Amino acid sequence: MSEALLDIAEVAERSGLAPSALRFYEKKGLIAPAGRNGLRRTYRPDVLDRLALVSCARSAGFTVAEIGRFLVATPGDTDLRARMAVKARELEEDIARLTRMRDGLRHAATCAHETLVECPDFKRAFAGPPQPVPR
Amino acid sequence: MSEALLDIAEVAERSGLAPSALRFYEKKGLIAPAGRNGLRRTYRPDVLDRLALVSCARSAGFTVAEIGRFLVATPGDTDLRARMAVKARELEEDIARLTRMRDGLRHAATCAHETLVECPDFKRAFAGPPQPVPR
DNA sequence: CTGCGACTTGAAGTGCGATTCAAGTCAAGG
DNA sequence: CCTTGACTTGAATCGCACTTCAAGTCGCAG
Repeated sequence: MSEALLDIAEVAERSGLAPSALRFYEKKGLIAPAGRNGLRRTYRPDVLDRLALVSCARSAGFTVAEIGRFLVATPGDTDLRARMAVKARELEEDIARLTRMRDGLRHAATCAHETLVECPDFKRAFAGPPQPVPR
Repeated sequence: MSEALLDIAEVAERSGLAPSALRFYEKKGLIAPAGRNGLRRTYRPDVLDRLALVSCARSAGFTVAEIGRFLVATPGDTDLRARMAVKARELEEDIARLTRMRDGLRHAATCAHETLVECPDFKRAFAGPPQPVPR
């Protein structure tokens, strides 16, 4: 009846992450096993929620270190909340850029210029404000 | 009067990229100098457009190798056009994810749960489809 | 001609996010 | 008890996008 715990292989499979990645995240403080079964890490099922969050944040461009900081955030941490607001604004810009990029690509898939660089429509999609290329 | 050409330092400054990055891009086939002044590369001004395009694409998550392929695309390259369409679709997903992330962050900046992971609103923002985390 | 300083080169180094590897440990089954 | 096979570990390696470095080369002012 105490089979509430998942072992690492199960978590890996369900989360879509490699076991090595789980150990990597653990080292970085993003997750922690509930205990061990012999040498094997065992996790509470809610680690899956956490991992979904991590994956999403990763794919949104956050570093593992940043995510670690977010995960320990408390309501009193105004400093971190400010950083989050900043991040939200950055995401806003990213979204705008990606949207332009998507439109440009869509057009490129059908336009008839010799090379993309010669296509004025395509160029327009990218001649935005001089971005310093963060990432 | 033939001062239409910019030298590498000028291009670096105007594009916001390091000279080393320009040389790197050259090695990867993304840009080419118009000529040399002694050892110094000189560029036609339109290299700046190209670099803006490169920077934008980079920040949209394309690898330098991909960008190189896009830049030499011709209308007949249906294969590449298909890849572009695929990319456009991927961007669509990225945009959706980033949008959720942004909303989650905005909420997080003001909600009052002990840790973010405990905030149901925040969780909801990320409990999307099990993303395999490309990037 | 000489020296300065800004460029040139290829090779090595950096940071991030993992993955891969060799060697070790464990529980369970024969 | 001994094998099997899935896990464990830390260390090494990888890929990407650059940056940094040592050593060399150039144009030009003096």
